Amino acid sequence: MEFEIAKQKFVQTWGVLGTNWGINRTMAQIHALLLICENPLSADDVMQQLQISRGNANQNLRELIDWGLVAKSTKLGERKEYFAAEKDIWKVAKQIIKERRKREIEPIHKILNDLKKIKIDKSNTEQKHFVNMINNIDTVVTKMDTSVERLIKLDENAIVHTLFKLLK
Amino acid sequence: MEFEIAKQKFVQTWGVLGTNWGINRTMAQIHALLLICENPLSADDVMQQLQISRGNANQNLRELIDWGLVAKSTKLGERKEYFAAEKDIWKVAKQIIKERRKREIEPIHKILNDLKKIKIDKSNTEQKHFVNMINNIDTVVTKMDTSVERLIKLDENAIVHTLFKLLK
DNA sequence: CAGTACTTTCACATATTATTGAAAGTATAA
DNA sequence: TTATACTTTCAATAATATGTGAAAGTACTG
Repeated sequence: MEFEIAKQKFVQTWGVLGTNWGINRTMAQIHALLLICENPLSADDVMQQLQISRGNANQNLRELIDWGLVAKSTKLGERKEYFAAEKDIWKVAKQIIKERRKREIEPIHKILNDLKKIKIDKSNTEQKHFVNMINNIDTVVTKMDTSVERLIKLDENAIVHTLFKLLK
Repeated sequence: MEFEIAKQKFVQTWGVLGTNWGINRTMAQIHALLLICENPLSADDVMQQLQISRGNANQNLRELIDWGLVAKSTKLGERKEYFAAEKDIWKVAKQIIKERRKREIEPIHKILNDLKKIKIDKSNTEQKHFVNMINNIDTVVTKMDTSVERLIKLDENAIVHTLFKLLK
């Protein structure tokens, strides 16, 4: 496979992956592009390489910064801003999980807790089942959340981190 | 909070959650509805409760069956089909993870492995970086995947399972 | 076999989300 | 202060995803 084709395929694939997981295709593609570029790119570089408009590039670059996946930089003597992705994939994965947790898991917890407060009629089976279900869901969500938290803290364990570095 | 409102809110919330994670809103809503209904519902019940068309109900119910989250049943003497969701939330979570893994992680692995095969020009920094990146991503994806696999196998560990049951 | 009671399909309609591009905004330099 | 070199915004538009409903399909029943 030729290099340019491989690059294209990677960007494409990352875009589809994003789409499947509720992340805007362009945002995922820009992320992919910045991952495989060693040096920071300007907005124009991104526009040109992905054939997208200035507005689109700008919005999605800022979104990526918001997610903590991309950082701005400047070149001495130039006004233009350059963008580079965090290249440590383990950090990237942790960051994505952290953000999704913040954006989605936490609100779910809040809502489930509100729903738990409903005053039920204990003689009503349907209502008893509902409360039971909400409690079960909350328990499982909490448990999964804890497990994921443990997972993303893994590399803070020095030994595992070292092992992981060796595997790279 | 009144029961019917709580029910509505739960179905709504589940729908939004689904949307955020790339799952069709109606599919998530039907799933929510079936979770909180102790007894199986017919397609007509679902249509009526969620105010959706027959085609939509049918398609999403089948999609849920495909995901292994819902099962068909029949009532003696009736032709109609009834639908019930798996109620053990731990099983539900495992099933969702299993399906997404099958549908998305596995294809990603395959593509990353194809991309690894690219013949690079070792004097080209950009190309070396690309291959490096692909390898890193594959390593992290594999590691996360293994961790998640371990996570969903947790309840197959008798002790943890028992503890979990006690917590319910 | 025809009638009934359903389920499934799919071309088309609608809703949702993403993208564009031109105008407005901002900061530096001369 | 004006020109320049950018970045940001957002209303209009395009693309995509989802939902509808009528017609076709299936399968039981008498």
